[in-house]
Amino acid sequence: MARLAEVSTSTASLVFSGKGPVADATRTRVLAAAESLGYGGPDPVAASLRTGRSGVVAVIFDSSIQETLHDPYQVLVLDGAASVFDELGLGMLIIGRVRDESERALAQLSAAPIDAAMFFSCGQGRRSVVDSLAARQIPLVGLGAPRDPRIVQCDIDSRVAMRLVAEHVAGLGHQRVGEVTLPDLQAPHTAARHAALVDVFGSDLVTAEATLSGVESGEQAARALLADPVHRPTAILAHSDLLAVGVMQAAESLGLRVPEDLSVTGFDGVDLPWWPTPLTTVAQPGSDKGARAARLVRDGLAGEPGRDVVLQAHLVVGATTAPPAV
Amino acid sequence: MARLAEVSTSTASLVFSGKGPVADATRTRVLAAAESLGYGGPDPVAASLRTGRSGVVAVIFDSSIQETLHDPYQVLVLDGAASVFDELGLGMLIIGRVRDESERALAQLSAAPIDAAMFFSCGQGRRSVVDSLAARQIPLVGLGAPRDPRIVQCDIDSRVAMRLVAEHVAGLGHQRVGEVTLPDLQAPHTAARHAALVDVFGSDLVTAEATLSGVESGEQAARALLADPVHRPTAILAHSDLLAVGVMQAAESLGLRVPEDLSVTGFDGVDLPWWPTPLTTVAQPGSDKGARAARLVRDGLAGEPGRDVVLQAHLVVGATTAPPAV
DNA sequence: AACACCTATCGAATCGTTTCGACTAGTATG
DNA sequence: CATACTAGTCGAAACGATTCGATAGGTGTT
Repeated sequence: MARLAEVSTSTASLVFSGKGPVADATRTRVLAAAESLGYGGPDPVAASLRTGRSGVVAVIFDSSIQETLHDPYQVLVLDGAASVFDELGLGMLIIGRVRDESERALAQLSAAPIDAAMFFSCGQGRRSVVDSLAARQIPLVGLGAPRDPRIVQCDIDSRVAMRLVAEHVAGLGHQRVGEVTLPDLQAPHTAARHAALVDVFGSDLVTAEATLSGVESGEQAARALLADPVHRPTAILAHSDLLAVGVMQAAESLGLRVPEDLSVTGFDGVDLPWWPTPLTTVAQPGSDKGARAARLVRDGLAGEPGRDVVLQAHLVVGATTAPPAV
Repeated sequence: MARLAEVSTSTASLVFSGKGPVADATRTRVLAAAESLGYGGPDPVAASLRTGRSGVVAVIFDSSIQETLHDPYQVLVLDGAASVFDELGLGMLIIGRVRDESERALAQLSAAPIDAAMFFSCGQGRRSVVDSLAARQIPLVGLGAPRDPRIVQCDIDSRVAMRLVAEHVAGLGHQRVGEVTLPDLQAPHTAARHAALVDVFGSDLVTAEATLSGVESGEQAARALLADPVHRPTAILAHSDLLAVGVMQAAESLGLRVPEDLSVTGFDGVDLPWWPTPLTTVAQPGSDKGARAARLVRDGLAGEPGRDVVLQAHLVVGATTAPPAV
């Protein structure tokens, strides 16, 4: 108690929190004492214990930082959330690799001083993580996953969104189409996007699952789809813009022109300043999604129930789709 | 005290921490009681108060998440750090926009339950942030900035590294060269890289400062350098790979071929799977840098002094540099 | 002059752990 | 059989704040 120097701890607390009425003379005296004692303000941990709030929100990734944040879309969403958390004075505690090393991640999660948790980039994942968090009685918000009654969600309707681009491609006359999905077919958004394609193309759809979410993985998956020159699809719909770039690279290396020989579409609508061709894609409001999710956290913290939020996505027609060659 | 149900709090603590000797029967009983009471393990905040450790490290950015993590190099470094923190069971609390909204960021920093802080992507920044952190007597680690006696650093020698590529370009015969720097000429690494170029090219160097760290900013800065067809530089050295891509885009839009009409170099040595041409650049060990910095944090936490770490960078010659046209 | 009211300050309880030292039974050792 | 040791359990003292209610003066009203 650095504060015994001058006055009671209660008064010192009042000085630092700026709550109660304090005489100017006293305030000055306390501040001076703190200064001379090298006291740097109230201990946040002790304050948290008393107030029951730590000002920290867990942000949970299924995989590594590298894998997750390689994608500009994820960075955009995270930034949207960060802006709001910033305003609210909440910090973001990054918890990664929840899928892999679940023991460690689980232990870390239970030991983390948090007021709420946001499932940032997750699949259905391990039930135990959700259970452990739910046991703490804190607000839980997800960006579409994992699906759980205890988690409030903020997401687009992936099935409807994917349908937009699927119908655009179908409308151009494509019938044999390929699909490059993100890793984890079980993940709700992947499953929904896949379902939309099945809705539109039925059994003419060929699916390849990317091993990771990067450009290279998209290229690799596309090669598999394009390997057989005879049954080659005339269009490939990727589950993300990054994967779509990979698809276009695969096409190029096989001597296929986009869109003349192969139509390619993405998903997310992110800015790709280094890519020359405007991509046909489905734009979803990334920054807004993060921000809205963060506000759901705020509401949860305020004790308000909070209903799921469904955002709108829209089709962006670029220069990577065209009618199939005859 | 959910634990009054069965035994003393001390014994319950022993059960959950797994430290002291506990009879199997007792353990079972305590666990059962916890289960039935919906008790999800010890409160992390209270535990932190007692032990003096929160298991959280602040990771500080000067600017926004979006601005910082747009660059794959930063993501790589962050991932390197995250892997080590993960192993150590430490969480990362992201604190952004320290430069802009310093009031808010400062308040947030003082109220954050942290055991150490890492200046992740910072310039010299505001003194008050460092002071406030230093007052808490916690280990402070930086990735080259801000320079301060209280901060242990882990970085390459930017001046030496930039000199590698500068000498490569000079060796090819270039004399009129341009430079595209990262934002903030005051930042130590920017200043050092600039100094290296002055060392090599003297007053033949023309400098343009990018407004942000993205591709577009590189393009914009390069346009300024290439505007005058008469005194046009024959080579442009960018302070990051992303900026270099922007420079190449500017060149292309002006009808200049790389490397025939213009040599371009980058800095960082990051993987650009979407870019067709291998870039001449200086590769620095990004992941390792993050990891080593995280280990410095660990050492600091263990009470060991910790000396600055200097990593090595090396020249990577790609296909974007050639002798100047005559 | 009695009363109410507001300002400034303080005491004490509380938040939920961890940890140290003490205590009790058993069990092994001499 | 006395002594020493071990395993298992518990009580109580921190950790460092916030906050409620009490108290003591000072000021204003009637």
